Amino acid sequence: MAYRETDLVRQRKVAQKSGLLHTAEALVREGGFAALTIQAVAEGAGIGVGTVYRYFSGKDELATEVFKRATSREVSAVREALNGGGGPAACLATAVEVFAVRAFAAPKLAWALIAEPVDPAVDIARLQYRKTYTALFETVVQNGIVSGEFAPQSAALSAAALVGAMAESLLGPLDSPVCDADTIAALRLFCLRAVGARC
Amino acid sequence: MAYRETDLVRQRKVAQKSGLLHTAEALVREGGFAALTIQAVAEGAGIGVGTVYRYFSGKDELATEVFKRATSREVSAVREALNGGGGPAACLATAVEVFAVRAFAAPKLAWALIAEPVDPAVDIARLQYRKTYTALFETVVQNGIVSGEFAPQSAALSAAALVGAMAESLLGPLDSPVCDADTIAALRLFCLRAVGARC
DNA sequence: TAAAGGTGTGAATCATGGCTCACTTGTTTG
DNA sequence: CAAACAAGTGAGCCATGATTCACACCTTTA
Repeated sequence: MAYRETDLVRQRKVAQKSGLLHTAEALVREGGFAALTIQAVAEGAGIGVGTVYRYFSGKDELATEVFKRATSREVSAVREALNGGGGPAACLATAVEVFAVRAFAAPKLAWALIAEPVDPAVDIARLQYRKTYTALFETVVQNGIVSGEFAPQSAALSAAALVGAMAESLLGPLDSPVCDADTIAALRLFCLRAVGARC
Repeated sequence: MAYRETDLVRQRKVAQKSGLLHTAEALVREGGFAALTIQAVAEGAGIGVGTVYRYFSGKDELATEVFKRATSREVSAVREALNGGGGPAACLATAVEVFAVRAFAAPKLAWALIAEPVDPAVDIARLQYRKTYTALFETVVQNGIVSGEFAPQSAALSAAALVGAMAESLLGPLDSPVCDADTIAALRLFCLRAVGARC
């Protein structure tokens, strides 16, 4: 017997994988998932193409992981806003604000996560992430209905519609990299009216 | 001199091109734009691959034309609803209904037009078509604001948000090919509340 | 019918980008 | 150090599907 993986090696591997994900996300942040090629990741990380395959089974896995990482950060931020203090209306307003501000802060990434044409594997992850968002909003809408702050409605459908409204209405404004306060305010009002929040 | 295109030939060419578009749309209706290959179109029309290129400069042109044709039918239907009798609220309600019912009638096509990952060329057309939809809704929202039937708001943003809400909230339900009346009713109410229509 | 000017054809070519694999280069331990 | 075992490498392979093109076959007119 002569070789066994040590902690040092293990750490190095973790760091390498993490670095690859970082490089990959930078590419997506810059040019969307279209810019995410194994070649580019390898070059960006200063390693050979084959090495990438030591850490990811294939492009799908890499792309999906990048998507999930970036997405879960966004979801967490929105979740935090929705669970923050105040009633359903206040929470919803804050969540919309957080979603929009973060999107404006990284417009290309937001576009990549929301609307860019991507591989089916990533699209499946996107479906999942939309479901997650919808579930978050569904809870708030439900709370609002119960408390009487919101109108009676199908919480599930309204939640999906809110997610769609937020995404679609930002796609245009995201083209100009300026964080547009008016747009955000208008979107907040739209969402609040949509759930029948007491003015 | 010995040859000049006659009407007969011209007619034949028009018919051939129209037939190719028909075949192509059938493929999209069946399996989305992913199923739209030059090979498949040629086979479906019973002609050679090369012949397709006598009628379209390339795949992009063919795909874009299929998209535009299908889309303009949908837009027309919605436009008609929006220009129908009644006040802004009634028009908006009808338009939402028309959009949703038509989507449920051809779910795969609706998905292809709304959300399927497609070639950039088609995506550009999609952007245009979303703008067109948004413009249609913007007019109604504006009318409603002026007439006092709707709340004061940014008509442009609300219109985009409405389009997003309609698209996103249907994507899930479209999976099951049943025209779901409850879903449509809930969506109608959501949209009316969103623009602040008088209950 | 001959000449002119199409249209139809599909095997072959190209372009793209993921992926492999025979090999080199570490790393660990006795 | 030598043996044992991974990790690193990147030129070339491969799959997919669009596109071409040299040639055969129609249509029209003088």
